[in-house]
Amino acid sequence: MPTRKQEKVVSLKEITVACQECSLNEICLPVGIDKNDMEQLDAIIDRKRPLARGDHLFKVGDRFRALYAVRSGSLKTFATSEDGQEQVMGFQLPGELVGLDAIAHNNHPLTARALETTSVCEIPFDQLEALSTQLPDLQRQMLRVMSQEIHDDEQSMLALGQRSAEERLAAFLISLSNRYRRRGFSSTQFNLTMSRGDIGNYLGLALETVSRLFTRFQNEGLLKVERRHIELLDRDRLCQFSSANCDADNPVSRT
Amino acid sequence: MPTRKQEKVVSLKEITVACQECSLNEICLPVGIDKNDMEQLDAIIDRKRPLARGDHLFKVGDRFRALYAVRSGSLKTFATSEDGQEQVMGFQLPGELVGLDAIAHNNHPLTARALETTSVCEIPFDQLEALSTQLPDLQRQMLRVMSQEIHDDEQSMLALGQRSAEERLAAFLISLSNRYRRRGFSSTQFNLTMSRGDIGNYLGLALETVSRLFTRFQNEGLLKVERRHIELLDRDRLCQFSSANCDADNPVSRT
DNA sequence: CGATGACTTGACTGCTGTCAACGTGCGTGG
DNA sequence: CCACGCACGTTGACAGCAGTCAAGTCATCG
Repeated sequence: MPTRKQEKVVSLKEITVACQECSLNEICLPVGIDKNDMEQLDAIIDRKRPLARGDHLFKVGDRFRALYAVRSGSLKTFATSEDGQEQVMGFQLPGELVGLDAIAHNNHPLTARALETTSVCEIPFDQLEALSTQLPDLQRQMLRVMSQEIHDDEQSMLALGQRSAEERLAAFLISLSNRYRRRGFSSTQFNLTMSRGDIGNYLGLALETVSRLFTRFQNEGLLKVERRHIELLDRDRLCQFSSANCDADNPVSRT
Repeated sequence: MPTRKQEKVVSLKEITVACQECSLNEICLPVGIDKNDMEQLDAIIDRKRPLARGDHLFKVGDRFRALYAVRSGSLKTFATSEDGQEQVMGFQLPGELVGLDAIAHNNHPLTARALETTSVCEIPFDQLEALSTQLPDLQRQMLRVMSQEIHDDEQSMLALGQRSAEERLAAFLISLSNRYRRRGFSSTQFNLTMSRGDIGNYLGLALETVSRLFTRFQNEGLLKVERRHIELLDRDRLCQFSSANCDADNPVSRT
């Protein structure tokens, strides 16, 4: 570490990047908002100290106060059934918003937990709402983001409802690949920040099934996997396996 | 504009009910909007001639122009895979909005088809957006509705991901029951407007499985089923079967 | 009255879950 | 530095839930 920290608040100031300079501002909430307006949005955003792996951003039942945008790292969101079982509902990468499902009832139906060291931008919802009435572009973007979330959830439902285990895992990997690419990372090599259990849980599969599929995909030359490091060797064939429209998941082209 | 269309479509005028007088205005888009504002909302809404069973409200790929609120009847929304297979994503009852997933990309990712004679209110989206900037309550309600949709989709994902066939069907029936009750219909007797195939498709089950489960539920005294007519005899036990928090689906209590 | 579509029921199969044992990497502490 | 424990991951054996295929029943409609 470069040890720039001079005092305590200053160090926080340094890792703080305003929306205007944030590399994610083209895929995050500020999409479609002009520079001046972005300053106003920036002003209501609170950058918190990073979460450590395993920390909770919020828990089921917590009062809803703010939305969160992932700045770096990753999260998983999950519901907990009465017997303590988790159901993973999604994984959030940088630029993605968390907590949208809490607006309706003013409390969080899911828990969000950091999968690794993760920093987020906190966006107080009442201020966001107030600002939206003044900035039509912001209002529009909010609706877009929520619509996209609905669309993504529908894609997940589709996968869970009528795809085989192999199709689900292939689609999951392609989706991750697309999301990493969009963020400027490699689309063919990346590290999974979630466990096999989390993946299986999310995809509605037993973790053993996920493990077996990774082995099989590797034997078939589709990818190379070593613990959590993934290298996609034959992305096209993997795409076919997923029997999903692989480009549809990836609206980057619309920019 | 107080100009109710005077000539032209007299028959339509008769079936037209303004939001202010609509029995659904407490569960539909106008929730939380005061009388004056409701008039403005009402003014942009277009009431179309009813759809016949099997008619499409919109199809996959159609340009997104408007949201729709079901006024009477019911719809199903579904995606179509390249080989022509349907995947049912949901069923819409009176008071529910359709098309929210289309905002992000300006075209409809799903097809919506009437399951019976169905009338809808068409809400042109650009006008709705413009109006929302003037009516904070409307903006808030839009966000609430979309958040609720996200939440509902998450519940569906949960069911598809880790529930048995029996749990899924039980949860589906309870959900229908709750939704009918909220609309002032009986929560213990109703007609299914969708086929066994649709139900199975929606729940990620073969239609034969759905059929067998109906038979089994009936043999166990949980319900009485005759073709599409359902009578729930032991709602509590059905609730337990569904291993879902049956009240959570039913936010009617919040009113 | 036959055709059609929706639904039911039965027989069989197979995908995937469960249970269980084992391997592997990593951090901790002696 | 090594031993150990622990979490995570892999692999195998087996079973069962639900899918598929197929035949048969029922209601509706032309």
